[in-house]
Amino acid sequence: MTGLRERKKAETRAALGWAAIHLTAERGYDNVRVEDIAAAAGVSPRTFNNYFSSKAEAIASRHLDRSLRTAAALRERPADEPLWAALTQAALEQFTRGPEVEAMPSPAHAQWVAGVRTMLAEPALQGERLRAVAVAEAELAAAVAERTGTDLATTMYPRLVAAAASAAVAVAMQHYLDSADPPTPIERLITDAFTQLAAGLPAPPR
Amino acid sequence: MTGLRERKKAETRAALGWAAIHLTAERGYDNVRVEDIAAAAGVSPRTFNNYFSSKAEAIASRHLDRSLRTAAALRERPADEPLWAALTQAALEQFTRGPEVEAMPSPAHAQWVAGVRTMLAEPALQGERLRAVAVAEAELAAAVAERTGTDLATTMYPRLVAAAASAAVAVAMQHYLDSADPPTPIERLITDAFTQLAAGLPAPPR
DNA sequence: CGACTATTTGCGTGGCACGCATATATGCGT
DNA sequence: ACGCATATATGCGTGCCACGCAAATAGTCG
Repeated sequence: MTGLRERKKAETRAALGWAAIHLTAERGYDNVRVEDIAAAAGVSPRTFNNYFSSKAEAIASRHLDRSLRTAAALRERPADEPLWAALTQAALEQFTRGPEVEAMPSPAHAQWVAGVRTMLAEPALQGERLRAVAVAEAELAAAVAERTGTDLATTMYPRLVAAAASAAVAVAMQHYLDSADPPTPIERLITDAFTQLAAGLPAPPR
Repeated sequence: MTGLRERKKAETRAALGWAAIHLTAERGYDNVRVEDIAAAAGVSPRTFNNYFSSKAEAIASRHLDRSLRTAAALRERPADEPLWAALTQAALEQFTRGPEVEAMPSPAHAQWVAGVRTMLAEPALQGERLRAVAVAEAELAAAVAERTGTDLATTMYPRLVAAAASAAVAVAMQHYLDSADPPTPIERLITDAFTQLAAGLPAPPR
């Protein structure tokens, strides 16, 4: 099944995605040309658009992949685990850092974080990132429907759960990025967000 | 306060936004040039980009305005109304149809709905629409923070509520558009979604 | 090995976003 | 009512981007 062709395609896609992100974090969104990304991935400029239909999409691609993995992770959770517990765990699993980042020396890492922050602030990218989340949300909704035995077509329930879960993760990430020192661990924020959601978001004590 | 300048600006912006949506629903996204939109609004092509930084942004502009109105509506609700009731009402208020649509003759209206459906399916627009929702969500979070006396900077609560509310509306709209005949009234779907959210989205009976 | 299909590449085209300089419209103090 | 200061509209030029098409190249399978 996994012939040479398929593997090469996946590799090219990954290389393009990573190059896009890396260069953008380094130089800023509009100091990176499609040409540069293609060159960094060792491929012709024209080929870039065989994989992604825009620069923004390429940059968001890893975000998409990661988000999709949440749905897959939910399907892996034991069937007798309560829904919200399973969702929380599935979400948490996606926040282990990849090897490219893990291998960075410390000063480079600081610059990297700063670059990513700037990148996330770019309006042209936000839309694409949100679109990726939306796509993944659909997958997640399907997984929730399976797990709970509800009907995706006639009931809002699975979509509501998926949307709420995505929202929880998004809010936790935003909170994590905004509140600088000392950062509350992202795991705690996510757990927290899910707990509040499952409790119906009651007004907190004042 | 509301000088001639300000009013003209608002009018031009509205005209451009409406023209963009109208033409796109009619002919499809990439059969509409920026030039056409500008012409329909009686303004030079270059001026278009003084108001919107992309074609997609122009088309999403009304969506943005509407979403922003939800936050404003929440601020108008009586202070002693429970949070979720107030949110539900604020959301419902945004779903009264505008005069341009209301005045349409029936056959035109059917085509209009079809056009809007196609428009919403356009990938290039989805991102921009989602971005608009995100912007409005920030406003909504601020309003929630005010109303509940929670701190936007240190607590996730207001953002969680805002995100969940946006998600509820989005899911309701999607459900409304997907399930064709006979459509459940959107008001009922929205109310329903909010109720489930406020109850903590418990697994439904099977 | 040899035909078959998928993928890559180069080239050309149409369109878009925006910087900059200039013209025009509005606001405001006198 | 007038004219200066400021905001907005417009025209033009530039660089980049997405993509259609056709030729070349590389994997796949009998």
